Amino acid sequence: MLPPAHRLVDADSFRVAARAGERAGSRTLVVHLWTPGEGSDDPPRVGFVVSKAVGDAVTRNRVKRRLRHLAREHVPSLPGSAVLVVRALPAAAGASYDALGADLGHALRRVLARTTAVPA
RNA sequence: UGGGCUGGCCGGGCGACCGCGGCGCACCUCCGGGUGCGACGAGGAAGGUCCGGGCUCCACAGGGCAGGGUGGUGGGUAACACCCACCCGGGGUGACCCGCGGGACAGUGCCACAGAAAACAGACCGCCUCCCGGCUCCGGCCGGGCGGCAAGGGUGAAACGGUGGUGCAAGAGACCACCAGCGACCCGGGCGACCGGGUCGGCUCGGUAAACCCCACCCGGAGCAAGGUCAAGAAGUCGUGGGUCCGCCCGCGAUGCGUGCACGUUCGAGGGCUGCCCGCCCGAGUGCACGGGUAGACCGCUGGAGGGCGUCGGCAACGGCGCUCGUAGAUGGAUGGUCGCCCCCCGACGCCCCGCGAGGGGCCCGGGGACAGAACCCGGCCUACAGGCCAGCCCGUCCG
RNA sequence: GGUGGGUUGGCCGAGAGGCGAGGCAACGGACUGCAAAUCCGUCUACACGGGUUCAAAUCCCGUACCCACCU
Repeated sequence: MLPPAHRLVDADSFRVAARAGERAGSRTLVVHLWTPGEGSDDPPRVGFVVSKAVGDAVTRNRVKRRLRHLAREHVPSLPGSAVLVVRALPAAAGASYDALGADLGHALRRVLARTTAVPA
């Protein structure tokens, strides 16, 4: 599981990351990555959005838990103070743990490449 | 041995590693917290939110009307729309199952279409006596009229008791027998719903209250986002200047919610969470519309009408007593990931065993194991659900 | 978590126990040199499952889905 310090909790950060952050998607999920620049010394944080379209309560919880677990391995590779939002799509309900992991890694590599390549 | 009915129960098991949640203990701390160890950590429905209660606030929870609910009887319970037993009606060969199951002589309404007629009787076709006219093969036939009748026809969901007889011009509960149904009374049984039997009566009196309604009983309202404690007085809006990737950003000033309308400070607005009246209480600002904003910590927060065993009472639901167990409390919301062995189901290449055979069993391999995730807590109801276990009973078949 | 409301053709929407309006759209035809507009006609529905009633979109119970609200 993801340690508490790396969990994204407040609604404003979700909104900012989803609107202003870099975005990359796959069949099962979409990731938003936003780096606030200097002035913040928060650790990188990750949040999840799993809407009702994904499935019932059991399905949504399972997807969220798997994503939290998977996100653990990627935290060290995130830049400092980064805010990562992972939004699950309906296809995530039927995806295996390995497939979710592959999609997450792939999408994350793409946003990271774009963010570090343009160090505005 | 084949099929079926009912009740109760389980809802994969053992283990390893990495994580998550609150808790306990120890240590460290820059007092924000951190580290280590330990036991614990979703359900029978946690679900739908359809009922009932606890709890909290609204006055101490008041009165009347309105409104809502329940609806065979007797019990159980904190309470219920739930449960148990029984009664009545219906279904089944049977075990057993199903029923919102009070009242239609308190009153009102509705019953489309069809049909002569739809609720109180009435008469379209029709049947019969008599009279008049016409025809006649003298048997009658046709048309009209004064009356009598309701058996037969057809319509409909439903047509004013059924069958047989007496009777009559033809008929009719007009009368008779039996049957069905209604009412009154009596006897017996049962706490009761009701059941069994008998006598008499008038001969019968449609359905619908999940239509209004009447009767009996029950219900004050809101809901843990209830409610309480403590911090913070910010988020915002308007004006103005500047910047900009045209999304916004920065500085200064004003306000501390803003604007508009209405009513009002004891001659009292308004409020006290569905409406009206009364009563009581609070009361200086309030109501409405538009625009803006909806944020932090802690308490409530888990020990209860609780589970198990024994015993006694009771047909049972359930209750009394004794012993015993006590182990979820998150708040972007804790159970996930990986793996081993076993169990169950499915598939199939191959191999082995049993059998004359149809086929059965085993090993290896692959896939699968339902419905579904606590959010204040209980008691029910309803709905979803792979597979399986236990007990009792019914019907059929075979053998003895 | 809690509290209310809704579901009628492809779309919007009336209906309050016996016949389900109307409009837009679609299709066919008429008109036109071709279209538009107009006119005529056609098609398609009571969310699902039970119950009450002679009869249910309507009344009652359950299920599914959708929407709004809470400070």
